[in-house]
Amino acid sequence: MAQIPLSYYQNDDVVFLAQDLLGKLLVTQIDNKLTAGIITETEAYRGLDDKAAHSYNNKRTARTEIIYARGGVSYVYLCYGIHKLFNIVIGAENVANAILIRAIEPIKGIEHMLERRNKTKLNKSLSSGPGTMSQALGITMGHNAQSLNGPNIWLEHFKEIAKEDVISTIRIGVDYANEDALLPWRFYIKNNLFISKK
DNA sequence: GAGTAGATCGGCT
DNA sequence: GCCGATCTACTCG
Repeated sequence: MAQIPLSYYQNDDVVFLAQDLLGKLLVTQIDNKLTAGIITETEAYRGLDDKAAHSYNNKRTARTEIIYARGGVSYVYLCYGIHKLFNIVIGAENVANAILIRAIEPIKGIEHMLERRNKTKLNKSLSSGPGTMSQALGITMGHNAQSLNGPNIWLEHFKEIAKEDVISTIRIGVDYANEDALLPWRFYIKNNLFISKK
């Protein structure tokens, strides 16, 4: 299966892309272990005018600088000192948009994911949630600012999700963003088991 | 099953 | 020095 080209990520419509990413395969090859899962849940963040985004109001710091890169690289950051949250940088250069990948449905290398998560059985808790998903795929802070044309992380086409099977709701954990906390920029696949929260 | 405290550290003020 | 785009374990019922 072919990698999705970097040009795909350079679309400035981050809200559209967040929906379009559903059903795509997120693949990592880390520590010589190939793991992959279908993207089942995403959230869009728009730097220009979205108070929930780290790059809100085009704020630039050492951390957020990577979000201004041309689309098609990773943005990984540490949350609560424990969790590595994986984002995809979107848009043209100097456009500070990103998409948080919140959950995947495991497809390949499930035994590696179970081992990384210290589990024995495949169930919802393996990879439905931004922190656990990164752990299952082996993503760490060292995978920040990596190109999504490999060799460690890339996306592939897998299946199309019908429009009526895409649910959009408000994002999670962004109450601090005032009115922007109400934007319906979280998307997930209807009736999929691997969703962080209903 | 629901509710909550504790973990743990880089980035910002 | 404070706090977060979270997860888990533990309590209480």
